[in-house]
Amino acid sequence: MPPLPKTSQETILKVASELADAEGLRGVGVRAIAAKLQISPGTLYNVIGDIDDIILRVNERSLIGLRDALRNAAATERDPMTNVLAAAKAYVDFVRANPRRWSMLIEYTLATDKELPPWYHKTLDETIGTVDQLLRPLIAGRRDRQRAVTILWAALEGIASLTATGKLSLVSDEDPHVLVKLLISRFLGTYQSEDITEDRREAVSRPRRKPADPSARRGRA
Amino acid sequence: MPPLPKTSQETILKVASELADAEGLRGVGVRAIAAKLQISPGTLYNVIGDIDDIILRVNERSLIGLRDALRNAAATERDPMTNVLAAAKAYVDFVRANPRRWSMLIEYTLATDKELPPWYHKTLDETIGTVDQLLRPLIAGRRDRQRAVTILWAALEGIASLTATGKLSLVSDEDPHVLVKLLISRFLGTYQSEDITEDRREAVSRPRRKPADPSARRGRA
DNA sequence: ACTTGATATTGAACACCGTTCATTTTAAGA
DNA sequence: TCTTAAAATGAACGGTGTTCAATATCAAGT
Repeated sequence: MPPLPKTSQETILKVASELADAEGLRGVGVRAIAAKLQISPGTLYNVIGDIDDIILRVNERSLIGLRDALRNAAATERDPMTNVLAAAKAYVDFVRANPRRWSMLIEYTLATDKELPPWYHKTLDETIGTVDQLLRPLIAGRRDRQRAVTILWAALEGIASLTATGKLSLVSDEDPHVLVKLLISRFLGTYQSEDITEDRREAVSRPRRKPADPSARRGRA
Repeated sequence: MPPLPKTSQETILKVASELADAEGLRGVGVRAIAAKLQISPGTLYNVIGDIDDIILRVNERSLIGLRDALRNAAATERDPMTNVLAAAKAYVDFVRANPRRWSMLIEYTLATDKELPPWYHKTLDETIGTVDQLLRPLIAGRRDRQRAVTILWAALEGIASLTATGKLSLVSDEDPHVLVKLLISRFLGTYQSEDITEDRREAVSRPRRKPADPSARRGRA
């Protein structure tokens, strides 16, 4: 196949990704992309859209990359905990491999009036859904599991953020792999064991309840 | 006392904070600050410095605010776990009370070539040092505790980030208080119990060691 | 009170940014 | 070759952070 035309979404997003890898969010600008491609700034607006669209699409690709990394890591049918730990390792590896692109995903927030497009939501749900599936054998209760997913997702983002931006060295220079493993083994290790917290008790005492906000589980129907 | 002069670090940072609260990182610009104060943009450069300095100083104040909130929450001498939970609640409350200003702290990263000034490091260390003190009664080993501090700090930042930016609703609409409590009780609840990790074994085998970094325990001496 | 000198403040100017859109170029069909 | 629709352009606009010669302000010395 011939090399992609200079003016295509594919090419533009590729260049934008390279810029993000090299210089972070600050380096991704319409003029920089256009210059690197030797096209006019205006063309970007014909082909994709404004800078928000471009960055969001790059971020979506990062999300897809992470999603696939998580799936691959946990593909084999070992025991649940091993799977989760493998996925966590893959998460850390992925962030390590793409520090600036990942921190762009974390740093970038839309203007207060705009909001994230549906296709971004969809990919985000798929990625988080992967985590949910990993936890399913470990935590049966839907609500409990959703809480665990949220906490782990947030904690991994936090560790990744500190790592990627270099701020972790301010806190400690621990290996992220060690931290994540510690987090998971401690946080997840106590499920299905002795003590039951208030929240869990609540979940157990009410076996059936109506589903929560239906819009919140798009990916699974 | 007379109202602060229009041109003083205090006034400028106050206005910058207001802008941050109202419009987030995007709203904090030299021209916006100067206009609101009815002074010239150039004056900001005489009084404080460039926009990086201004934002970093606002962020430092956010850090100080959090530090004090944590200290106040854990001031009384209850049992360690209660203290930690109280501090965690204070953390969530603080972020809830200043969502945009806190997300500015998370979102803002310096250009790749620049790095954070010493005075910022100092305040950050003090704030994280507060967490370290809270964990001291629970985790004796210096290294184990440092890891726990890092993990909790990162996890709280992650949860706060999701909450403040509104991205949490994409994951789940749980109350951050519940999530944080769950995280802490699970992660911290298993210390000084049955299983001892490799790292902990290492710490136990060396019963006496010299006191940690003295600069880290300023508040309590 | 007047002058002097230092200090504080200004705002025009510069280089850059994202964005628009009338104009030009390109390419395909008849 | 002529026509026409689509694609690409780049000058122009309003915005940004930043600089710096010019100006204004003010305190001290005489």
